Amino acid sequence: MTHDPVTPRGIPDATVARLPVYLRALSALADRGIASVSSEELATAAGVNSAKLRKDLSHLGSYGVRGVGYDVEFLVHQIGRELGLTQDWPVAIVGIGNLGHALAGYAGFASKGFRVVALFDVDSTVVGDVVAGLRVRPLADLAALAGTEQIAIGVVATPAANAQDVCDRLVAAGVRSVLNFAPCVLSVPDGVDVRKVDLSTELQILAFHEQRKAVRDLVGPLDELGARVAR
Amino acid sequence: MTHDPVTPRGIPDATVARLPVYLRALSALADRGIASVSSEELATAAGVNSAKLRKDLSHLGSYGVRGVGYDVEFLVHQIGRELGLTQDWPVAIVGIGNLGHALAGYAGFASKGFRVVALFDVDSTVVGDVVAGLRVRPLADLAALAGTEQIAIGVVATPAANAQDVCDRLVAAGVRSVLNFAPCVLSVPDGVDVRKVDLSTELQILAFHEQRKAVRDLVGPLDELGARVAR
DNA sequence: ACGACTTTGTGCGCACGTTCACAAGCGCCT
DNA sequence: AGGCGCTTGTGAACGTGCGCACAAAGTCGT
Repeated sequence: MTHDPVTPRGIPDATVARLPVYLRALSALADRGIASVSSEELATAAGVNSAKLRKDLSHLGSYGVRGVGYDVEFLVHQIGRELGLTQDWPVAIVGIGNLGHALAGYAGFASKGFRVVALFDVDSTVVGDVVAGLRVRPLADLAALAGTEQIAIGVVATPAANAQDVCDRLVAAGVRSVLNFAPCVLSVPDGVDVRKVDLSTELQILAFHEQRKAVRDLVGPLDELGARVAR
Repeated sequence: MTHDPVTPRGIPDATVARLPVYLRALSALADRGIASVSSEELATAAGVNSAKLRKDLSHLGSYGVRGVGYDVEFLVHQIGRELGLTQDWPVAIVGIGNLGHALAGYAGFASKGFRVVALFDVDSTVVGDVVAGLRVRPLADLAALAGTEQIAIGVVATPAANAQDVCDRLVAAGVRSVLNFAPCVLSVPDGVDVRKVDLSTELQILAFHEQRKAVRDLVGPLDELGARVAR
């Protein structure tokens, strides 16, 4: 009884991470009134290999038509369903500083079923402000809110020093998905997912490659192999 | 002449992506006055497996002492050097909207040698504003700036519709590393690195796993295998 | 109705990343 | 001085992901 490599509907993580990209490319095509698309075209639009695209889509089912391609509208629906975008996801943002402001006002949230339902901050000078149509509430209200409305996703936009405490409170309030913008590692119990977005880390990775390029240019301008695109 | 698996100093991408995390954990330890750390402790702080940590660090050199651990101060220096943080990296931000504002004021930039030297926007109502001590300049100035001061890293914080155009201008101005916050795929010539930060994508990945968890709770609350932490 | 053409879905080999487990090495204590 | 305990560094096995290349399958034209 070795665990199955791909259990029913076991979609690889790498594929899941690319589905949003495909979805966006498909939406753009739909907006331009295009009804059908080949894997080659869609792959180019999404910036991936066409074989990879086909294999990714094959995990959702056989939704393509050989010799023709994929129905844009239909595929949008299927990917959206797979990602759970057919339902509303209540989102709470904690930490209404510079970044929290920007996130609260980010239009990309609403477009995909993500609804910002609450804003929190510990700073009493911020509490009470109205940001993006919502009043900022004290962090202590989080526990109370958990009783009335279930929050699906918690966004941590606080300084690193407060992040773990905030995260613990979110988890205690029943949140099982956390998006962390604070530059630190969050530890959570099993069953809770954390994804990290870290500007500083991204810059440092770019700096590493930039330095590499500078060294390459100095020592061997006519070396083989060009620079690789960072994924 | 098969290409070498690991050419001199060929640090795997996965390792490079983790070095900033290690660096941050080490800095925190240094701030607390801790002089030495074992791979086990550091791995826990960084949220990774200790064997992975050791293998990662081994790519930089043999900087540990068996039976003792790693010297915190020394390791901070080595990782910083490897990532190119000993030099200053001039950064330009294009698109001074909600997000651009937050980025321009983000303290995490300066701390690691990233210096925001210029802000750009196409919107004439924003141009001329002073944000984080810098005057917002019209996008047309980008070409002129390229002559006087080399920009190492360009940050794209514009709407998706303008992102490719802005990116092209950055590349034309000599920028070879781009951090893209716009929800779209950027195409660049060889030798230019692009890294993407996409809030919407991250939320959708969380939503996928959240949906999975909901389904699991419904059909089989006493199934084997708990939820996996999203990496 | 049939053949040629197009495009999907996938089997297979390869490279990469991760983890285990252990030998090699270092310091400390007696 | 020598052994003992601890920790690093790494060989090897394993799992995952990627891309080529091709068979299967459908469409279009005649």
